[in-house]
Amino acid sequence: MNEETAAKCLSELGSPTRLAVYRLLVRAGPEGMVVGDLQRRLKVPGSTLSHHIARLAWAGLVEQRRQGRQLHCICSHDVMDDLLAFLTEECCTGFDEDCAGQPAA
Amino acid sequence: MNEETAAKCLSELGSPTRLAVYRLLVRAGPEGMVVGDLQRRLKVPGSTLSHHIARLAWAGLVEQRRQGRQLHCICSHDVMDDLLAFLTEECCTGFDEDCAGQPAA
DNA sequence: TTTATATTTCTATATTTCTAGAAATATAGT
DNA sequence: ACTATATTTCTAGAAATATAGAAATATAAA
Repeated sequence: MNEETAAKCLSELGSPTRLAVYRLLVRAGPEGMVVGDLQRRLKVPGSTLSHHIARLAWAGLVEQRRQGRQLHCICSHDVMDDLLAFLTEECCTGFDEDCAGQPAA
Repeated sequence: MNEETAAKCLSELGSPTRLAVYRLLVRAGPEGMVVGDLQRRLKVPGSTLSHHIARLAWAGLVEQRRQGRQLHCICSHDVMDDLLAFLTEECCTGFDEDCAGQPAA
C-alpha cells in the first residue's frame, strides 16, 4: 500500500460514524450486517448511513452483497491488513522499544 | 484508546500532507525536523504547513519544542502505538488468518 | 399488479477543511 | 534599536464533507 492509498483509508476510517460501522462489521464476522441493522444500531437516517457505507466501500474497506431485499455489508480484511502493515512499517521506528515494527529508514 | 480518540487520530493522519509530514518525522527520529525543513521537503507554504502541524499536535501525534528561532517537530510514538493497538484489537477479527490480532468479540 | 420493505439517489443546506497571502509574533544577531 | 529569520495567526475564498428529507429503485409477497 502506498502513501496515497493509506491516506485515503485513514481518512475514511476517521469519521466517528464510519469507524463505528466498520467496528460493527468486524464483529459481525463473515456474514456481515444488513444496512437496516446498522441503521437501528447506530440510529442514523438511512440516506446518511448509505452515504457513509458507500465511502467505506469506495476505499475498499467494505464489500456489499445483495441478498433479496437486503444488502449485506461485509468488511474486507485485506485492506485493513495492508493498512496496518503500512502503518507498522512506514510510521513506526526502531528508535524506541514501544513499537514492534522494523525501522522505517 | 477509545473509538472517539481513534477516529480523531485516523482523521488527522488521513490527509496526504499530514501523513507525509508524519512519515518524515518518523524517519527523522528523536531529533525531529524543524518546520522549515519540512517546508522545503514538501514544498508547501508555511501557513498551510503550520496549520497541518497544529492539527497533528492537537491529536497528540506530534510534539513541538522550540530551540531558538526554530521549532522542532517530533512524532509522539505513544499515540501511534495506541492507535495500532486499537486497530489490531478492535478492527481485526480472528475469523480468518490474514490478521494477526485477537478476535474482537 | 398492488402493496410493503429495503436501500439508494437526488437535492439542498450547514459545516468543516484546505489553501495560501498578509500581517503579526518570537528569537537572535549587529 | 534595527534587521533578518522562523513560524504562527488572521483572514477569506474555494472545495469537500455531513446531514437528512423526499423521491426513486429493487425486490418480494399477497
